Amino acid sequence: MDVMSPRKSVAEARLTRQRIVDRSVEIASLEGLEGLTIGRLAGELGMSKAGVLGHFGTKEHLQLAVVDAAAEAFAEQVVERARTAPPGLLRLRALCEAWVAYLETGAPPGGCFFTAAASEFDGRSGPVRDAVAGMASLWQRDLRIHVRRAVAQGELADGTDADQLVFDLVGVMLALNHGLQLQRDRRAPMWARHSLRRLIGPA
Amino acid sequence: MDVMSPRKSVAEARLTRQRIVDRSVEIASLEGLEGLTIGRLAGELGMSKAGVLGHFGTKEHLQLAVVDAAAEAFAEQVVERARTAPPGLLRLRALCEAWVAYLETGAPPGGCFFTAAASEFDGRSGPVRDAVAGMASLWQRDLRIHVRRAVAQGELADGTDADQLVFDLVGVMLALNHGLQLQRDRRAPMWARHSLRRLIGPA
DNA sequence: CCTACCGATCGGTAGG
DNA sequence: CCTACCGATCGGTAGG
Repeated sequence: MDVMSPRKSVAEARLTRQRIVDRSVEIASLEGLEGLTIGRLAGELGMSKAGVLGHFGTKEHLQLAVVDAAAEAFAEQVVERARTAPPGLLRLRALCEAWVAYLETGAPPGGCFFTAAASEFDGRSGPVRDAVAGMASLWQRDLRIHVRRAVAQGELADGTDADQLVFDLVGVMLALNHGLQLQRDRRAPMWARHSLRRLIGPA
Repeated sequence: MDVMSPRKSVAEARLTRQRIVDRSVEIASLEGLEGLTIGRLAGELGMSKAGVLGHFGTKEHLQLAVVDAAAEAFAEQVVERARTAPPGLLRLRALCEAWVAYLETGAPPGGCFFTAAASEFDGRSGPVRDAVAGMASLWQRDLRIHVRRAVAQGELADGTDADQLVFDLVGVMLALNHGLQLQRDRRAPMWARHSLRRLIGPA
């Protein structure tokens, strides 16, 4: 009946797949999406290489699955938590505060997966690069929408340049990730929150 | 006489070493310092792997030489160009403008080497990570000195938090690199200059 | 600086 | 899901 996994049900196979992807996000946040290797993954999970690869076909498909999983985790821990705040400035503030909290405590061990992946793949081409760039664009689009709405609702000054403000907000988060991961400076979240207050007011 | 290179003078050997390092910086800015391999390097330079490795001993020593070379290039294209500006606010502005110009046109094909290396190695340990983090610290220290001096000279407001301002300046540069390399958005330098004007006044 | 080579590991496949 | 295997490439060494 079950050609690919004679002793495992479909549900079990799905769980195994999830285990692989979860561990992959952690490894990739520390060593990069290229540093993630099938052999290492198999060793850490007590599986054979073929067993790992069987769920994805190729390494590139595994990488794409990892990007998807990281996006899902990000949506859960950032976007979802800000969901109850009303659209506009309040939602924008909630999103940014959730973002800071995520980088501070909720992100994988090597820091924000997307920050790392963006830097790793920005000089390449192909589906993985496109997926990473697409996620970044979606996220910035979300921010921009709430900036524009905040302006329309009179919560931000009339002349506010939405692209400019999103650029500044992204800079705060990149600097925060940099401060935490490379410099290991615990003051970084404080600076980030201060910058956010200056840009969009109190959280 | 010359055990290591029977047909090359010391000067020629040094030139070969420089060729290797220069090409390595380009490759590393695109593919990362781990993606840089001895075999590929040898192929592109028309040398044998042993010929390449002979100049450095190990890959890690090659990576450290690449970090040094990138720091030198950065010093030439950013720090050196701002040298004539008087210490304090004017020097700070000159440094930041040179930095933007460097990211815009002078950086290696894959963007700022240090931004990429910082992200690649922030989750690891060892001499390469330490070298990268050390360079970032030196550079931020340089910025901080001129911020403090600007405050002392009355060019920046008295209550200015130097660490906070340096954090914001770093954020602008990270966002600029991100905008240029991942999003390939040519408006990024404009946004960066606008942010700088808000932080430290006209360049 | 080269050739020739080492063991280890890479991504991936065949076959069950 | 496994074992067994493929060719290619990895960093590095011996010897000249």
